[in-house]
Amino acid sequence: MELSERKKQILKAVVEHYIDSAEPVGSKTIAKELGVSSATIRNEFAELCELGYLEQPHTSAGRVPSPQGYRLYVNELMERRAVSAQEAESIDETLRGRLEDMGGVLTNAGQLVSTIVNYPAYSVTSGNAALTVERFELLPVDATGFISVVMTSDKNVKSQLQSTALAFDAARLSDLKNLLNTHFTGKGRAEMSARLMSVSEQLSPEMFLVLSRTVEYAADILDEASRRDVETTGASRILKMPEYRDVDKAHELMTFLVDDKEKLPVPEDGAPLQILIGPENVNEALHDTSVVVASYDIGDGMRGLVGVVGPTRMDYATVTARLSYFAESLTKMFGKGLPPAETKKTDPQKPKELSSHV
Amino acid sequence: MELSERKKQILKAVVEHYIDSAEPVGSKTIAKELGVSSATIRNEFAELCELGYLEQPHTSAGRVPSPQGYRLYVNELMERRAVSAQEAESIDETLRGRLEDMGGVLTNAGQLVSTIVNYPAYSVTSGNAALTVERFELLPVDATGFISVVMTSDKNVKSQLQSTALAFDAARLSDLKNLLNTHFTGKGRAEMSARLMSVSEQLSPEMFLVLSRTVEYAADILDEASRRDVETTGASRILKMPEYRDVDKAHELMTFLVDDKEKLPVPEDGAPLQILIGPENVNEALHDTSVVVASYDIGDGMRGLVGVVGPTRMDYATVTARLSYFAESLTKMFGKGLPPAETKKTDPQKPKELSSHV
DNA sequence: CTTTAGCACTCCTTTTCCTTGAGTGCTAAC
DNA sequence: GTTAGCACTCAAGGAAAAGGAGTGCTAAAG
Repeated sequence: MELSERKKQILKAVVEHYIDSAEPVGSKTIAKELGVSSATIRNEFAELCELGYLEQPHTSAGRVPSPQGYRLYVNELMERRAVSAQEAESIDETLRGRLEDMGGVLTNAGQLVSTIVNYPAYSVTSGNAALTVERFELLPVDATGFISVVMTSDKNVKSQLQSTALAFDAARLSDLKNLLNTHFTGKGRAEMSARLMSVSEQLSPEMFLVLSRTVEYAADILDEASRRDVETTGASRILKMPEYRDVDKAHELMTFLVDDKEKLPVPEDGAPLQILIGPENVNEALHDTSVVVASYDIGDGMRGLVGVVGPTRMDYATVTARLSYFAESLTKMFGKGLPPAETKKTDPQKPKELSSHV
Repeated sequence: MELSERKKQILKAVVEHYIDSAEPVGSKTIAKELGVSSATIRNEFAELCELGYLEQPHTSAGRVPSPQGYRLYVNELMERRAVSAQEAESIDETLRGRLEDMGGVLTNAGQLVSTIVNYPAYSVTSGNAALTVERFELLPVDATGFISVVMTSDKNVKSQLQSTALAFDAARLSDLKNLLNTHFTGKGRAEMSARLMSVSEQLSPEMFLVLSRTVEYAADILDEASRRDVETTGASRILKMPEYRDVDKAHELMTFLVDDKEKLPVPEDGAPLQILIGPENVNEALHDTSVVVASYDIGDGMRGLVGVVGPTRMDYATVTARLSYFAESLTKMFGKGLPPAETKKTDPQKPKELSSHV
């Protein structure tokens, strides 16, 4: 059943008042706003309560939105404002500022978002499980040591110094390199291990040891890259929010954000923005918090995620606007040429368009 | 003036009771412990107050140690117990567990300590400002791209993919490599920049651009390594402590630990363990917290720091014991051979002995 | 001179009770 | 359907009282 236009207006007003006062909203307040009497509003309140959109902390208190109320608000009632010029400027500012400081914005995406929206935030770098080694390279250092360089299929290059018990002349090194490049490129972690077994017979034990060290190193790089990594920041911001004046509640959420961050929602579908309100969160511990999470495009078909965590009484309008803007900015950044003084991404992807909202 | 033996005993008892109850200690409690009457204790209390070792929240409340009281306790009274067998085992456990998971224990030292002592902790990786590039290596990839490999004087190797506007044949690459190795090795960041200017005339602008890219990359690596990096963890633990039941106080300390972590004490002298009690901290914001900080030896003459932050009513005995043990374990680990499957440190230093305490 | 028992006093904490006021639900009139 | 009116509810706040842990001081005992 569709709500009457007036009920919707009332619900919207209640939600918005509650969002910025954190106190139950009375009929008088709304009456003034809609230009009808408080008695009328009370009647409407009663019905909205029955329908499950509002709740009453106790008789003779004002009304508070229920999760269902928030949901309707977010879906239909909320004004989808874009970020204001100043907001955009300040976000761009943050983004630019950090871009120079620290190589990867990615690792700090959560931190940036947290300062932008003033709620705790998290970021997820969705690992690339399909990564393989594209090429091995070995550089002599001294009689027994060499540098192994590993270039992965996403054009990242890592290297380590490796010292061995064997004497390594140029010929041997070149043999080893050929072995590596013929057997261990273009393979996933599991297949590499398998191959390692199968070549073991053709080699002297010493040689095999060296080989396996290098392969293990490469495998570790792939592992590292495929690991989904969740980082949370700004958890302490909740202490300024009335719902967390209670230290125990605050502590509960904070330890969750630190210790169980892997349990934060990571939507699989490609929706650019997702909002989870209170009990909509699968995880019990998040039953009275809301999460807004956006995805952005890193290029190479990979995506990153940034999310915001807060009480159900979250300022959805501001958060969605700013978070969307942030995610779109990131996508654009990765679409065009990225970092100055760095050359990681080779072929700029065509920037995918992110539509603004849910 | 030296305190009488009995006064010391009393002070010790008061400190210890207060540490684990967080409530002012009355004369009766102590009387029972020392086998004298409460009146006697009260007389002693009064004197200890005058001398500045104890304080009274208000008339007719028990006594609480003053910072000066804690200081005496820490210096003379506290039992310097070593960690118990179980404690040692559990610390070793944590250390071993993490060692496999994540390459560097260093970056996680703070986190480990925090779980070990159950207070917020921080770790400082004291940057190596004297680091230089030992060797450059360039590997061809395709017509215009190559991999630049940088080996630093501490035998770490990093590399990146570099694409250029120029066509790079083997000869050119080798020229560039020689240029790099003759002019830019063994130099600090500043000198590298200077050199860059001086060689600019001998080169075509295109070539110079490529060269400078590589040098910049190397310089960034040195910068990164020289940066002092402070990380804090476990801040939320304070929420369980009675002194931080007040959300505002908690918030204040927590934001300090996150935003102003660089202001945490970083003792310069080589003391293996340092304790800073309340106002002994230079920073105002730490005036009613205590900090215990230990240093450990990374090898190559470099040292790392781990610290613990808590209320002045900190369990100094346990914290110092565990922290010392932890730091010594780290030192030992770096002294002997380090990580499995990794070969970063080449020449094992002779392990320096860390004496246990202040 | 030190220790201790005794006692009046202080002041924080807890509890109780009351008041206040915002907000409600219901009814009856418009 | 809307509104004014009214009795009712209930959390929040404050004053007053009770309770109690702990003190300081005095005077007597060791």
